[in-house]
This record gives sequence, C-alpha cells and structure tokens, in this order.
Amino acid sequence: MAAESELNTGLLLFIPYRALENRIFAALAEAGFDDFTPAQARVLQRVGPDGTRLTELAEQAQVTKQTAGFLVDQLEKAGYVTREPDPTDRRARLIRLAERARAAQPVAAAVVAEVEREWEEHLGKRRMRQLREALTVLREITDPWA
Amino acid sequence: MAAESELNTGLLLFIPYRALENRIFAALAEAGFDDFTPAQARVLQRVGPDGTRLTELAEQAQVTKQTAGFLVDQLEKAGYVTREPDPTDRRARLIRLAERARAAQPVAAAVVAEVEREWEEHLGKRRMRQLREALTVLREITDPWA
DNA sequence: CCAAATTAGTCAGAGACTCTGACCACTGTC
DNA sequence: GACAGTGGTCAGAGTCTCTGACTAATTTGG
Repeated sequence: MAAESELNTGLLLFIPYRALENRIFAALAEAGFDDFTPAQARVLQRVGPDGTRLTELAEQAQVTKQTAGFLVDQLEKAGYVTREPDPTDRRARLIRLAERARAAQPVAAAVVAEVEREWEEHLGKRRMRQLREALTVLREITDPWA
Repeated sequence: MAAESELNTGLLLFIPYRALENRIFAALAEAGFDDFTPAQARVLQRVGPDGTRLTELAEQAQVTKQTAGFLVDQLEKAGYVTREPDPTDRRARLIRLAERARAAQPVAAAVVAEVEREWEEHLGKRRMRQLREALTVLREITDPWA
C-alpha cells in the first residue's frame, strides 16, 4: 500500500518471479502448448518423475485436493498427465507426466535457462550467486514441505 | 517438473514470497480483517496514498480493467476503498483507501517487519543485505512498469 | 483379529475470479 | 469539430476454488 523507494522484500521477490512465469508461459504458448492454464501449470510443475499422488500435489500447490483433482482432470483430458493405480496403496492413484508434458519440458527449461542467463548478465556472476545462495538458505525456514 | 537439489530461481523466489503472503494474510484475519480475499488484497495493496486510477491498478496487478473493477466493487462494499471523481479528468475516478484499509495497514506492516527480522536472523545481516540488493537491481529488468 | 481412527480420493453445489466483446463518456489532436 | 485514443462500465461465459458429505482402503490399539 506504499510505493517508496524501498519496497518490501515480498514484492521484490514477486516481481522477478512473475516476470519469469510470464516468459515461460509465453514461450510455451508460442511452441503450441497453449491448451493449459496457469492454475493447471502450477499443478503440472509439481508432478515428480515417478508420479505423484493427488494429495501431495494439492499440498505443494496449496490448494484443496478437490481443486487439485479438478485441475488434474483438465490436464488428463489435454493429454499432459495420466492417472495410474498406486501399487503400494489401493486407495491412491499416481499422477504421471504423459507424452505431451514431456514434450513441453525442454521448451520450458530452455526459457528458464535463457532468463537466468539474462539475469546473471545484468547482476553479474557474483551477485547472481549471492542471490541464489540467499534464497536457498531462506528456503530452510520458508518452505513448509521440504 | 524436476526436483533435483538445485531448484530453478523462479521457484526459489516464489517459496519465500508465498510464505510472507501467508503470514500477512493470517495476521490480518486474526486481527479481524477477514472480509477480503487474496485477489482483492493484490489490488488493494497497489492503491497509492493519493488515490489510483482503475486502469493503473489493473496494469500493476496484471488483470483486465473489468477484473480490477469487479474487485474494487467488493473492496468498496467492504469499506476498504472509496471511488471519487478525478479532478483532472472527468472520465476517470480515483480509488482511495478508506478508513478500514488504513486501520489494516499497521497490522500488515508489523508482520512484514517481523518476517523480515526473522529472515535477517536466519540469513545474517550481510546475506540479507545482498539479497535485497540483488533483488532491487533485478527489478530494473523485470518490472515492466517502473 | 477387529473396531476405530486416519488417509486417499470423489461427488455435488456454491461462490469467487477472470476473461472477451460491446459499449458509452471524455480527452487530446489536427 | 471530427476522430483516434483513453477511462471505465455492462453483460455473459468459462475457470478456479472452496465447504461439506461421502466411499474405499489402510493403519492403529486393544
């Protein structure tokens, strides 16, 4: 609610985050991956290589499992994920990345690499390293599930 | 879509941002300011001390002006903002903070200060300063409207 | 072993958010 | 003073998210 020269750290964190997200989204759309929404992407991003349970996705994305289920439905219809029974627990099902998601990964990774390179160029190697180090340490007390 | 030890910088930025936002939201709710939503808060946060036009709020919050108008309607009904004619342009109206928003500000500010103190304690003064400096410089190339 | 508590997920319904498209009122320019 | 541009609203639809209630499978305690 203020706009003095010293922004609060939260907004300072958010600004580059959103810039990166926008870039990724635009690049994916340009590459033909324009059939999913930001909300779906936030869930998709958290599907692990060996599959992930719905409840776990919901926790990490900080939504209810109903919401996560709804989003996974869309992603499944669009061919980005599959649902398979979890061999270790017959109540559960594992969400796995499908072909279309694996095709999108390199595109997203390339943009992330490109943006990080731009940032490093602007900040300088030293400050970029300091930024990542500080954020990594900060994660210890701000990441509720890790 | 990956979970190696080295997270991409975007996620690293997002984790503490969300942690801070959650803290602010919880504190405001506990203080009785529980009658607004996150989406409304993101708009409210951007109302300047001398009032701000709807279009400007929309740009900064990265939503359409229709969406911003919808959110301002809610905030107005809940007593957080007022709409007044802009003396310099009869098409425009200035959104201004109302009493209830001014009452909430110190609560939010206190939480931000508290969280920043915790972060500084965990990171150390030096790394905290480096973090803020890097983010401030990064803003130069990631903040589209500033 | 079995009853109770817990956990994984779904279904139903409602509210909140966001968009596109169409539109009106005012401003600034030539 | 027409006209392109800007500030804002109205209408309608699609998306996201939640609460509450429920089923099925697992885990726990006696």
